[in-house]
Amino acid sequence: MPELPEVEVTRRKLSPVLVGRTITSVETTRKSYFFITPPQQLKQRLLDRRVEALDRVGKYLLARLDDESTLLLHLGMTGQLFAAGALSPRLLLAKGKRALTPEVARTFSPDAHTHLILGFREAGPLIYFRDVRKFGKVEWAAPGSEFTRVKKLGPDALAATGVQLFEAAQARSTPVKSLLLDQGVLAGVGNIYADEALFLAKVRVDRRANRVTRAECDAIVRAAQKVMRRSIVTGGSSISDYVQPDGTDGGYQNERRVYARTGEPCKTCRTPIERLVIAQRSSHFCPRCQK
DNA sequence: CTGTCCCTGATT
DNA sequence: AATCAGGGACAG
Repeated sequence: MPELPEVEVTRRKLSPVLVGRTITSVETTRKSYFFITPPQQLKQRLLDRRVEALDRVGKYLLARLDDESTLLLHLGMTGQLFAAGALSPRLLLAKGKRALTPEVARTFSPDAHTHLILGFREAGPLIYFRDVRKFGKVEWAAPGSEFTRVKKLGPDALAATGVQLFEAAQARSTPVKSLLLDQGVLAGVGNIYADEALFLAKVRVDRRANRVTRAECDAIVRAAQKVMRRSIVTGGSSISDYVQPDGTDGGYQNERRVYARTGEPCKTCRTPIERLVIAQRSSHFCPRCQK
């Protein structure tokens, strides 16, 4: 699912085809809670706006527009952003949940799950936002006004420090895994990278946050940054629906050590990886390597 | 703080 | 036909 690395890969690949172009067409599906800003209003706000920059904060993408307003995009669980031509007569979904092959992506055509399509004045591909489960978000904010959901975020996980995690941990007796998933603590960490970071830091997912030492907090944040930086290089994790904007899979799913490896041998000690449900999320860990 | 809900496709 | 997966807002 899209977490910080996947959103960052998306940002990097989308920026060159989005920034500097002027929006001249906006197509949407019907009003739904996917559109925090209703489609009708969205069209009105976006039309004739030039995109000045594409930023990322946590798992949010923020497109800065030339009238100082901002378009927020969140990929939720199954969100996919594509940059592609609009030539294909039909959408060819590859088998199962594997999303789109590169050939298909280059000639992407919308299906019922494609909720937003942006067209531009300048030459180049269209932008497609597809999201099967509609846990993603599209929201527009007027110049000077901030997004409530963005304001609530803690430091971006790539810039955070062990001290910040340690301080947040003191007040909590919840499992450290829950703490890592809290976007108000470290923005951008999700289920995959929380498990991977805790494995590298050798801390069990169910350890109470206030029982995690200062040194371990340092190790956890360093580990999170290490796995996320590596994931960005490989194009992110294509475990459920995530694909890069050109339709190709990322590569980090092949490097994960614990996530969705229940019962498989630990890469370090061969002990079977175990699974626990914490905060309604599956959590994976090595019972021997992690204390 | 925990539980519920949104949604749809895959799995049981 | 019922259950599961899960990010995040919200209610309790």
